[in-house]
Amino acid sequence: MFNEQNTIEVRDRILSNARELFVKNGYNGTSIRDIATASDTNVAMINYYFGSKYNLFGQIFEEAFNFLAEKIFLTLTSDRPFFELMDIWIESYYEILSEYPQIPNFLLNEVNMNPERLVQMLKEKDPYRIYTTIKKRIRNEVENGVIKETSPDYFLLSVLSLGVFPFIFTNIATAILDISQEEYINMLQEHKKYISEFIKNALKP
Amino acid sequence: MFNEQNTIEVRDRILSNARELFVKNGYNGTSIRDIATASDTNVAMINYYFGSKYNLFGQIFEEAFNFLAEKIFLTLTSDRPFFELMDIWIESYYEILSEYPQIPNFLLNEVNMNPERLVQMLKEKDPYRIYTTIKKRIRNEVENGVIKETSPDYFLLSVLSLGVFPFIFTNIATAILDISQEEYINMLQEHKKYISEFIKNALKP
DNA sequence: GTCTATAGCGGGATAGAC
DNA sequence: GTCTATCCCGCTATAGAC
Repeated sequence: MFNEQNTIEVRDRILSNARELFVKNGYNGTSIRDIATASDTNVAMINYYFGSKYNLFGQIFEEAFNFLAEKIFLTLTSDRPFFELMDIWIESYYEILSEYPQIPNFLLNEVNMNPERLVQMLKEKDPYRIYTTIKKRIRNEVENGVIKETSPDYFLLSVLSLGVFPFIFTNIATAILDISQEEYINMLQEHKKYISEFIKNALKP
Repeated sequence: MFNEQNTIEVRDRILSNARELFVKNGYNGTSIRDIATASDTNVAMINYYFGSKYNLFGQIFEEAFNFLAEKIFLTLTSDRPFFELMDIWIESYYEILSEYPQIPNFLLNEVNMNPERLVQMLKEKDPYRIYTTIKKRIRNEVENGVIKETSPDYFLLSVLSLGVFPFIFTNIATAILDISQEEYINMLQEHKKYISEFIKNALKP
């Protein structure tokens, strides 16, 4: 009772420091000792609150995934005009990923390690409904002459590529161009407009 | 003298098994014990020939990087017609990455772990010369009216995105679509043609 | 609810016999 | 050159004192 406030505080402190470390160094690159030290507590507490390192990670992973997925899923099923929808889609990536540029690498890394976890989480979110919705939408737009004949699957993969890859590429790009991460993210603000145009031109009937 | 043949054989056996394991499981996911077992030898031999796990990994990383970079660099500086050059560029990714779909993830993972290594390797290859060449080429094509006004940097990043991301996405895509890796790679053969068209349409004056 | 102390495992590296 | 045996380290997890 008296301790409750403090208890929650410790748990949250672990959670937020673990998030930071996992995102920065990945699962294998982060030890629970690191997390304990950063949270100003000890290994036993982490296992007390979360059962295991794997479990703690699971919570943070899910959080990151939902954060990215939610907005995208919402956008893709809205009934705005098609090209506007494309813009908002791209815009969404930049809004989210500009603030958390580590997310794609984080997700990709850990999905490669443990694909089953993602499948499980996707199943819960029923992404097939959304997938079907946007595919139908594309087919409609083709029929109405808004965009040229195109394969929905390949089109979706292309937009995903253009929207996400620049962020995955951050570390390499900043190393090659010898610029700071901030400068690169700023550059991407312009790139965003570029790919919106790029996609529109590619699809104009 | 008598052993030389055999010596080289052991060394090569370690190298090729290590490559396979590193590519499949990453640096942290691979122990020198795993490598020793797979190579039908022992840990002491690995340290005898390569000094350390880190050193062994370094050799393999450099090999993978050169393999991918060589062909791309060659393509980008050839004097073929522009759209043909784009096709060959995309084609190159698919040729190489269809056979070794793990390379992008492998590179990205390890670049995130140790950016300095990549910078060092890039410096040795003088990519700025190639970067300058292709940028000049794009500007020329714009002037000659072959393609519409476009930013070379953003254009290069877009083509890179379209060419590489589908391979990075392999594990997630196969998990979501519930198909085998082979089926997905086959799908990408069609996607390749799609993005060639996509790029051409986006750049048509 | 908190923390110390330690068990138990798997990692990389190496000394030294052959 | 080869291999066994072993060192030493850092990790996760947990038992048990407070």
